[in-house]
Order: sequence, then C-alpha cells, then structure tokens
Amino acid sequence: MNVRTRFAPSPTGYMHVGGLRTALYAYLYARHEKGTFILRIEDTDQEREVPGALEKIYESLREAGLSYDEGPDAGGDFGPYIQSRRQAAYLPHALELIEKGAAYPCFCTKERLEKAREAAEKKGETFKYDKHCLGIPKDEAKRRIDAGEPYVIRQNMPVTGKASFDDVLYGHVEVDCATLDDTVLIKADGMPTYNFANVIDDHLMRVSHVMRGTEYLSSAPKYNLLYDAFGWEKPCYVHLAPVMADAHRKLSKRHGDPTFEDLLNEGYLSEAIVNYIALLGWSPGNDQEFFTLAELEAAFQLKGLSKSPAIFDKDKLTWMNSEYIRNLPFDRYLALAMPWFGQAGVLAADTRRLAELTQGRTEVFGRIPDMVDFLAAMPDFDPELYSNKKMKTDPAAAKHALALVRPVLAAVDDWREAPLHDALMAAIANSGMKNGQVLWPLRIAISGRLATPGGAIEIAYLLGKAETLRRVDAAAAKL
RNA sequence: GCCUCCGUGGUCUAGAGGCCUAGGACACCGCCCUCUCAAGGCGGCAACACGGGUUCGAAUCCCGUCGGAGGUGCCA
Repeated sequence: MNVRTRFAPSPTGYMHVGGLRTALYAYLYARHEKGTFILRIEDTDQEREVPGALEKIYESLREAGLSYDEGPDAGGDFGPYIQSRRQAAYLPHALELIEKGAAYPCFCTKERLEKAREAAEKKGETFKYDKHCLGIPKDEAKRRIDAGEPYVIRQNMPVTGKASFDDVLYGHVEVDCATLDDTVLIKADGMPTYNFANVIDDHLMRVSHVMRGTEYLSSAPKYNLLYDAFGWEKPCYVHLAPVMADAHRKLSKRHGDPTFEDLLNEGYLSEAIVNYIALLGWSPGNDQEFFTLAELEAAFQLKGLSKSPAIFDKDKLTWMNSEYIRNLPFDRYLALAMPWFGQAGVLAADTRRLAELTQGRTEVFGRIPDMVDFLAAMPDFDPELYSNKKMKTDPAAAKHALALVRPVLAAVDDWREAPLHDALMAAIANSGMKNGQVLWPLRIAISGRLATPGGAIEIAYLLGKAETLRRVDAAAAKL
C-alpha cells in the first residue's frame, strides 16, 4: 500500500508540543514507509481566525525538519490544502448523503437545541438531537432553503445496531448506534465541520493512515458510517494518546505550558526537542535514546506507539538538550552562545575561551547569562561564601589567602592561564597551604559566586589583570 | 450521568505465559575524581493499581473493582 499520512492542524498561531509530536509521528511513518507526508490546514472555524497562523505552522515544521511533500506552500495533486479553500468539495458530498438518506437538512434554531440540551442535562441524560427535522418532506425542505432560511446538514445516525472502527493500536472499537448523535456536517455558514471535512479530505487526498489524537476516538465510528454511506474505502486509523502537563491536564498554552517556539526561545535545540518528544509515547523497543531525524525515520514503527498518555517532563528534555549542546561542534556552539554572551554583557572577554568553559555546562542556552554575567559586573556577595569546610576556608582564612595571592598576581606579566597557574601553584606550595584553601577564596573574591564555569585561574584570566586585581583589593578591603 | 479508551518506580519506557531476583533513561541520594560547579566513574532508593479466575507457571490471558483520560459543540 502506498502510505500517505497527513498532519492537519488548525491555525491557532502557535505549535503546541503535542501537535508537533503528532506531526512528527505522521512524518516518521510516511518516511519510514517511503510514503507521502501531507500538510493540510483545518481552518473551517471562521470565528477562530488568527493572522499569521499559517506562517507559524510552516515555520515550526521547517524548524523541526519535518518536510512535507504536499501542502499549501508545497503543492501537490490533491489541493487546495487549506480547507476554507475547498468549500466546493463539501456541499455536493453532503447533498449526495441526503440523497442516500444518510444525512438531512435541519432548520432547528440554536435556542431550541439549547433548551433540549438543558432539559437532557437536568434529567442526567446525554443530549441527543431528536431528529426533529428528519421528517420534513424533501420539497418543503427545498422550499425553505431556497427562501433563505438558515439550516445545517446533519448526519442521520442509525437508531439501532452497532458502529465501529478498527484502530492499529486500540483494536476494534464498537459502540451502539443508539448512543450516537446526529452530528452536524455542514454548518449554517456553509462551512463543513471537522467531522465532515476530515472524512471528505482524507478520502480525496488518498490518506492511507489517519494519525491524530485520541480525542477523536469516540467519533471515529461515525466517520466510518460516512465512509460506508459513500461506499469509500476506509483509512487505517492510528489514534495517539495525548501529551500531558501532569496526570490530569493536557499540555496547553493556555495554562502556561511552553509551545515549541517557547522552548526554542528558551534555548532548547530543535533536534533535542524532536528527539525527546519522539520518545514521549513511542519506543524503538530497545534502549537507544539518541536519534537523529534520519535515525528516527529508519527506526519508527507503529507498534512502538504507546496507548496511554505521556507526561511531558521538562527535566528530561533539559538533560537531553544538554547532551546535544555538549556534542555540538565547538564553532557551532560558539555561534549559538554569542547572542547570550552579548545579553550578559561579557563580549569584552575572550569569548572563545569562555565558550570552551561553558559548553559542557550549558543545559539550555537561555541559562548562559546567569552563568557568566558576574564577569561583566562584580556581584555583591555574602562573605560567608568564603566558608567551605571541605576547602578548609572561612572569611579569616580568605583574608590570608588573598594577602598571599595579591603580590603574586601583580607580578604576573604574561596574563595567560599557564603562567597564572604556575605562579599561583608555586606560591601556594611555598606557603604550605592547600590548593583549595587559596584558590577557593580567590575564586569567590573575583566572582562572588558559589559556582562558576571554571576555577579561579580561568576566571582570573577571563577578567584580565587589572580587573582581577581590582576585585581582589575590593574583596580584601571588606575582610 | 451516559459512551469509549487507558492503567509497569515521581517521570518516559522495555516487557507480547517461563529469559523477570521486572531491564534502560531522567530526577533524587551517596562515594570517587576535583582550585568551585558541571561532566565523568561507581553505587543506591524506587514500579507490574487492587481483587478474583485460567494455567504446572501471569506484569503478560479473562472477569470485576478502583483510579485516570477523552467524548457527549453549527471547536477541532
């Protein structure tokens, strides 16, 4: 079978992590099977138009490396790929269903429906449309439609029997038709609902595998009823369990959860994000955790998909991101780090050397400023930072250490790490103190930080001689 | 409420009747290394939701319970 999958987002203005993962899986499956990956925009809700949303989708997919073979900006033989521009395809199909008795026009007002809904709710029942308009004679319906009366087109669900579908992951899912509501297919504004458009378009676009969230699990039987009414071949269904923020909530921008773009802006690498979310609900069946996109394409199989929801664990993403950063070619790391160095105001320092020191310690690029900004401006610090029992130092010991080190530093003319190291070590050995007893206070004195990317010698080098001496003097004066 | 689906450590998961004394990873804790912090090395804590079956044998199959999620929109 020629595999054709599609990612069908509605243009909301951002790419959620869950959506990206759905796109990833659809992409991976298509690539693994040497099939076709399609991008289709589901914008049939005209009340939810977001300017610039289309571009955001294109951009996110490009960022993630998910290239599509067909789509609004990619062309293809089954376009247009934007549902609002496929208007002409829907109504005729709906009329065909009416002919076949599988659908019917409905003139009920929203008010009447609202009342019925409330009444049902009061009785503790599930609301079901009462097929009130099913009995309207065809000619009367035609007259009312021609007269301009607003109407929708509803799917005419069987009253008895079973409806079902087969899911690659969930198996055979069956429901009583009696529990099915007469879903609106065409809205009063003439636009199709998702429930109709997805069936028409998946068929017209020859989609072989429908991969989408489990929120459609319970409506899938209705879609099959539609396929049957048309006499169309049904696609393979692959419903994907959601990505959760915690055990009770889906990941959502509304609740402040990061979108793909947010993560990128925070300084996560798109490769790391893609790698991480690939494993959020899918397993290769072995212990491999690091995958390039190409490796994912080769390894991806539907059987590795998980049926239960997965909680997004940012800590693990961060860990994976730090691994990716650590493995970046140095120059690439440097280029990516520069803007953050700039933000921290440390461009005057030897940024190349700085980057060597930070690369192995950068978990997320956005955390660089906090890591290095002490180089730009000496922070105020609590003298208690000098106290470290393992280093056997405290403020009093620090005073001695700084006194020892000050003339040594002043005497170093060749301000590079090696000469600094040799001079300092010689002086320490001479004094009979331990390395830590001297170097710890020095580092604190010139950085004001408990933890720094590099030891006293590296920091001193980065600061330069004048600034280092200035900081040593200022620190000593406070002791 | 009703319908559907799901249920292995805190988290992501491996596991398709004996290979399980339940494996890997993140997180956490400890030790080593070390001029700090990381990284690295070594070690540790920690799970088959519960109850019944089936079977010589069950995390794996069946039933029930409980827990969670989704649906119940002229949203997708």
